[in-house]
Formats: sequence, C-alpha cells, structure tokens
Amino acid sequence: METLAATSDENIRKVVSACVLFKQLPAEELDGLLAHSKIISLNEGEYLFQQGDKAKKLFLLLGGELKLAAGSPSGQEKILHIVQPGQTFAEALMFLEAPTYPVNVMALAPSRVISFSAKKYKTILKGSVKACFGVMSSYSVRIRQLVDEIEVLTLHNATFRVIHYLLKEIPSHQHDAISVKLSAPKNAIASRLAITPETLSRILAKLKHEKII
Amino acid sequence: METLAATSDENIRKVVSACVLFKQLPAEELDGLLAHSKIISLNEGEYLFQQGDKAKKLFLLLGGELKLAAGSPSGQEKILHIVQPGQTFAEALMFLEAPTYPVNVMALAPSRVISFSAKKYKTILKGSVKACFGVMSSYSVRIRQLVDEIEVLTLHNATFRVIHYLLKEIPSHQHDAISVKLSAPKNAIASRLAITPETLSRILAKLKHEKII
DNA sequence: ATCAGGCATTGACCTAGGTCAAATTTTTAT
DNA sequence: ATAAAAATTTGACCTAGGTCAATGCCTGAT
Repeated sequence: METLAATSDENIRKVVSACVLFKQLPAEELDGLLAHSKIISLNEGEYLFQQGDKAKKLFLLLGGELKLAAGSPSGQEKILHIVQPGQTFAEALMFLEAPTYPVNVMALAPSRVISFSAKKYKTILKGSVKACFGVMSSYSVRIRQLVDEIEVLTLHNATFRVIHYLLKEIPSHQHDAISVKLSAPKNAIASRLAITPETLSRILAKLKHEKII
Repeated sequence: METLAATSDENIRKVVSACVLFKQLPAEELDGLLAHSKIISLNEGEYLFQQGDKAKKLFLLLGGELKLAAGSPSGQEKILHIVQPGQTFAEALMFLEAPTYPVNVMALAPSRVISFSAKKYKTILKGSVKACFGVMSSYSVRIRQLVDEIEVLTLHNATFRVIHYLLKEIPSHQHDAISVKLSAPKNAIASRLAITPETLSRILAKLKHEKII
C-alpha cells in the first residue's frame, strides 16, 4: 500500500532533501533540523491537528495521504488540498504573527508525517538566501494555485469544474486516454470541487452519456 | 481626490521604502531599483496589463485605486483584489518559471503606479536575507487571505458573505458603528463577493429591513 | 432647468445545484 | 460466502441566487 514509504533514517533524509524547502540547506543544518524533528504515524481518519490550533510546526508527508479541510459551523467541509507523499504543508504560516492553522488535517489512509519546528527552520533560513529562494518559489506556486482556484470556483459552473479536474488528472502523455483512474474517493473529489457527491455523480453520468469518457 | 499621492521624488522614495518588500533594502540597492523603475499614470478605466501578458514586473500603487480581476470567456469577471495606495501587486509571480499575469488590472480611479523589474529585484534579494524575510512574510499573509477567501466562498452563502464583508469594513473602534461608508462602488463589492449587483442590493435591503443597519 | 447616460433597486421568472430519502453497488469484516 | 457497513447512484423536490427587463435615481453636460 505504501508506495513512497520512507522507513529508514536513510530514506527519510533522502525524501526530506528532495523537497524544495530543504534541498538548499547545507548538510549540517539539515542534520540539526532532523534532530529536532518528530515522526508521527496516523491511522486513517485520525487528525494531525485541527483548525484553530496554534501553528508552531511545519510538516512533510512521508507516506500515505492527507486531506486539508476547513469546516463550517453547519458541519459541511471543504477540502482545500490533498497532500501526497513528499509534499510539505502548513509551511506558509511560519511568517505570521500568532499563527493558527486555518484548516484541519486528517489522514485519508494510514500515514507517516515528519514535523519540524517552524522557529528552528526560520533560524536556519536566516543563514541561507538560497533556502529563502526555495521558500519563496514554493509560496509563489501556492499563491498562483489559490488564485486559479478562486477563479475556477467563482467563474465556472460545476460541470466545467469537473471536466477541468478530469483533464488535470490525465498525465499529459496519452492525450486520447481511455480510462482515468480516479486517485481519490469520489466524495473527496466532490469536496475539492465544492459540490455535493450527488451532483458529481450526476455530472459524471451526464458526461458519460453525451460525451466521450 | 488623491489622498496618498506621491508626487515628488522625495515622496515616492518614502512610500516605496515604507513597503514590506522594500523597507529592508540598503539605501544604495533601493536607489538602483528606483533608477530602473518607471512611473505609469492611468486614467479611470485604463488597463495596466491584461490576463495572460508576460509578467516581468512588479508594481506598487502610489495613488488612486486599482482592481485586479479575472475574466471568464462568457464575459463575467471576478474581482480578486482591490489595491490601495502603498500596496504592491503582481509580486508573487516573480519566482515562477515563465510567469503570466493571472488577472487583469484596471484603474477604478485616476492612478499612478510605479513598476520595478522583477529580475533586478530578485538580484537584490540574493544579497539580503532580511529582504527575503519581508517577501516571505508578505507571501504568507497573502496565502492566508486566499485560503480564507476560498473558505468563505465555498462554505458560506451570499448573505453571510455580505455581513462578513461589512464587519470587516467597520474600523474596529466603534463596534456599535452607526453608518459604514462603502469604500467602493457597489458593483465592485458584489464582484468581490462573487454575487451579482442585484443580489447584493436585495441582501442589503433585507438586512436593512430585519436587522440593524 | 433639463436632458442623457449611468448606477441602483425592484419585480417576475428560471435554473443549477442542494437536500432528503430510497435503492443499489462496493467494501469490509466475520 | 455472507452479512453488515459504507459509498455511490438515482429520483423527487426545493431554494438560493442568477437572468432579463422595467423603473427610478443621480450626476454631470448643455
């Protein structure tokens, strides 16, 4: 089940240093950071943290799958992001004043996460412009994605959003793809697209009927 | 009409160096940047750039008011941000590969903008961790705002969004405020909230009727 | 003062997509 | 293999908010 599982210390180091936020760090700094890091295992359905908790750490997913979601008082929730192994998250809060997580994070599958002290990481950043550039790049990308998402959410209807999502799932080679394997449970996709599972089901049925799928 | 108008070179320097992105820069670097900057005047309704244009500059609004908006093929548009004097924009694209503006920028009032070369600015950044920290902080804030906006757009209905917006407009002192002066034309507010002007009008009427306003 | 061209409001109507509930399929556990 | 639980699909219905069109309201120009 675990594809990119980082089990040994050796592997962990490799995964961590492959990540934009860490790849520029000199070896000894990385060691210092790793020394203070903690590995957390989550079962499916378990929460890493909740919306509103004080944000003092940043995380990297080693294996499994996580969802970042915001909940409304009325019980609905919107998935903002699904984290894949090798990706960091909660790293954008580091520079805020008294940061609080804006989402809660739940494991969609048994997962392993490594957590770093935001403070420690910032200290290291002070010594490395290159590392700062890594952070700035990754923030830029995130901002772009968020702006695009707002655009799609507000300017396009549900059917368009579904098609848009499907197209992005096709791995670009084989443009005339026959079948797309949905990488996530349908209700998660629905939440990402800000529609109900029922609507998603109907849209897919409609597309299957009248278009190519 | 112009409140924060920066007319003289003296003033411009002050406005620029008051901004997070520039305040950490050593004087000579700032001079270098200013030497390569250009001041652009826009009449109401004029565009600074359009969605899709190559992004090679970053901007600071000196005076006036701008809207950043994305347009859909069907002619609708969604205002993503209204820029006030002293604020920078398009700065998040600097670190992307072959960046293209994701929005178009139009003046809502006669405006003056100063533009800087993104490349030049990045070069300066390489020499100053402090400046990098300014950039990272400002990106963080932006990311947080965007995440919050997605949350509000997807999890709350139009009425809630209007109330939410109105509350943010009240300047925090005088919590029992009598009258709020809308700082923008109604149709701009509607677009920011991703609703039609008609709906906004109805919601305001409804609130006026049954609640305090 | 008067008129024209925009905003803003109001009304009538409509539709995308939500809600609730039942039926079906898939998954998981025994 | 079989039962129980969960996820998905389908159907009937409803409502928030969009669309289109008419009307009133300013503001600035003649």
